[in-house]
Formats: sequence, structure tokens, C-alpha cells
Amino acid sequence: MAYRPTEKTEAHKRARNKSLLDAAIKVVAKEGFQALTISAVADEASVATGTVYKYFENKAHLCTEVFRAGSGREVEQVQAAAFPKDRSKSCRERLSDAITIFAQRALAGHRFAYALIAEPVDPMVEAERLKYRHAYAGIFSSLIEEGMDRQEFALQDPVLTAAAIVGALAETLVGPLGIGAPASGQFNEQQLIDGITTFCLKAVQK
Amino acid sequence: MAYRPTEKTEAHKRARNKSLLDAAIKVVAKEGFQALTISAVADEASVATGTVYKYFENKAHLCTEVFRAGSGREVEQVQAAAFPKDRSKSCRERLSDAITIFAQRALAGHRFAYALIAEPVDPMVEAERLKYRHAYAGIFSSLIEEGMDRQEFALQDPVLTAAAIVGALAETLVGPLGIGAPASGQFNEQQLIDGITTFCLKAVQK
DNA sequence: CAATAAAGTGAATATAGGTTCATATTATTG
DNA sequence: CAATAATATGAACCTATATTCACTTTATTG
Repeated sequence: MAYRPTEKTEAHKRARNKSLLDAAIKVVAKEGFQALTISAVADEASVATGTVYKYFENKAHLCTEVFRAGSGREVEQVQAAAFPKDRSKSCRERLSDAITIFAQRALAGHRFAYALIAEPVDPMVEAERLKYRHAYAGIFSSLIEEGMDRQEFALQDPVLTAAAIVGALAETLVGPLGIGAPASGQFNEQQLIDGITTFCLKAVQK
Repeated sequence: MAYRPTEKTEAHKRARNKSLLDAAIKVVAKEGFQALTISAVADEASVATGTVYKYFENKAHLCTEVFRAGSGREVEQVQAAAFPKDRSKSCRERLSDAITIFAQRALAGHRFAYALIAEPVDPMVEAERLKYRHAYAGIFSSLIEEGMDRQEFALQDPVLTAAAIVGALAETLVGPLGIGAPASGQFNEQQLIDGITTFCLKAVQK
């Protein structure tokens, strides 16, 4: 007997796992999923390609993690806006806040947000994106349900409406976020956000 | 001097071009863009792979044609619903008709419609899809503009609203159309269409 | 240090599918 | 039929990455 993983090595393992994930996110943020190759990640993290496979089973898993990490914080923010601690706000107000947060963060995040929301990616990554969108739809759906209970919103299928809102958000943001699109500030960001918010609010209202 | 293309050969050329395009559409309708390979098309049309390249410069061009052919009829139908000869209908009514037609045809077309609207595809094909969605957005945008002029609709950015509608349509139809989704009839198709229509109409209304 | 196990390496391998091209076939006309 | 040109063929080629694996390096403990 002569070897056993110790806390130090475990820590190193965790650190490297994180550094690989960070590297992957950095690649996507800089050049999109199009540039997310195993060797690009390896280079960015200054390790060999084989090392990546010691930490991620395969590319699909790596993509999943990038989405999870990238969207995790985003989804959290939207969730927080939709269901704040302070329970005094109306559902209408909260829906508006949630949409605004989503759009603002997407517009601020630029390349990375575009990659998550709309960059043409290969089918494996696209499958991950569908899950990511689903998480948003869940938030909106719950909020709409509550709004119906409180009779703030018209009676409707909350799942359908939630999907429609996510679709509307994604599609309207594709243009402004797309490659070659005017940089943030070139167009009136506030106007865009107001437009989307108004569109969605009117749609759910009584 | 001893050879010159004749009407007969030209006709054959046109026929073969069509048969290749039909083959490509058939492949997509059956198994999606995922299965659209040059050799699949060649097999389906009973020609050699090289022959495909006599008629289509490369795969991207072939994809473009599949989208054009596949969506051409769809876009036409929506256009016809949005701008009918009979000018007596209100914009509201026409918008409702256009949305209904879009959804109905997508739901009826099933696999092919799913492929056009939402199937995860590789970036080359996705780029074509964006153009296709743009065509729809153009129709809705014009209609909304007219509706504002006639004071049927609230003042709004017609381009933004049109994008939102296209996004809402695509996203809400993805689920029902997706692979493994219940076959048409399993869910209440009419209810779905009504839901989307209501959502969009309320959103544009004064 | 010796023994052992894990982590790291990166060249080699595997695959898939788009694209090419030398060759064969077919059509047209004098 | 001979000459010519267009069309068709499909095996071979190319490219781009994901993935593997024999080997090296590093960490741990008696």
C-alpha cells in the first residue's frame, strides 16, 4: 500500500475541473460555440487534449456543463425577479421585471448570451439549449399561474404562454445580439426592452 | 461541329434537377436535416453522388433550395392570409388568419415542418432558417403597420412585434412538433392554435 | 527510496461526410 | 459511323475533430 488521494490532490482536481470549465466558457464567450473544440479548451487551459477527457466524459458533457454554468446564474436572476422575497409586487410588475432582467443581461453579455440563446450550433449543443429554454419557461409558467389565481391575468394555458414569451424574447434578441449587429448602445436598448415587455404584458393581461 | 444541347436534353436536365430536389425534401421530411447527406440524396434519386454536384454547387446550396422550396409554399399561404384579395377583413382578423394558417400547416406537415422550424441542425442549415423566419417576420411587420395606420392596433415597433410573433409561434410549436411528441390529434390542436392566436392578438391590440 | 496509483501527455487513430476527378456513358449532328 | 460535347459514375481523397492509449510525470506512503 502506498498511495491514497489526499485533500490536497482533491483540491487540485476541483481546481483543474473549474479551470477547464472556465476555459471552455472563455472560448465560447470570445468566439462562440463554433470555436468550442476540445483542443481549443485544452490550449486555453494550458493542458493536453487527453487531460480534458480526464475531467469530462466527452464533448457533449462539456457542452452541458458550459450551458449549466452559463445559464445557471442567468436563470437564477430571472427567478429572483419573478419571485422576489418582497411579496408586495404584483404579478404584472414581477413579469415585467423578469423580462427586463432577461433582456438586459442578454444584451450586456453579448457574445456569450448570443451563444446561449441563438448562435447556430450543432445539434448536440442545440439539444442543451432546449433544456435551458425550458428552465425559463418554467419560471414564466409559475408566475402566470399565480397571476391567474390572483386574477391579474386572463385565464390561459400558462405553459403555452410561457413558451410564447421565451420564444418572443429569444427571437427579438437574436437580431441585436447577432454577429455584425450594432454594438450595445448603437441602438436604443431601453426602447427594445420596453417594446418586448409591453408586448408580453399585453398578451397575458385580462 | 457535332453536338448541341437540344430541347430534349434541356428538359431532362430540368427534370433531374427537380428529382434531386424532391429527393432531398423527401429525405428531410422522413428523417430531418440530420439525415440530409449528399449520398442520401443521391440514393433517394438513384444517381451517383457526383451527379448531385452537377446540379448543386455544394451542400449549402442544396440546403438553401430545400428551404426555399419547402418554405416557399408556406410563406405564400401566410402571405395570402395576411393580405387577401378581399379587402373587407380587418387587420385583426387577417393577423388571426395568418397565424392560424402558419400553425395549422406546421402541425399538419409534422416532420418536415419541424425540420424547417425547429429541428436542431448544423450551423449552415441554421443560417438558412434565419432567412426563412425573416420572410415571415416581413409579412407580419407589414400587416402590423397597416393595422396601426387603421388604428386597429396600438402604436408599436412593427419589426419588433413581428419578430416576437415569429418567435412565439416557433417556440410554442416546437413541443407539439418535436420528435417523440404526441401525434397530431393526441393533443387538442385547435386549443393550441387558439391559444397562440389569442396571445398574439392581445399583444398587438390597442 | 521503492512501490503504487493517479494525473497528464500528445501523437496516433477513427470516423464521417463533403468534394473531386479520371473514366464511362449517352446524346447530337454531319 | 465518327467526332464532339455534355452528363453520369463512384471510388478515392480531403479535412476536421473527437477520442484513445501507451507512455511519462507527479503525488503519496511505508
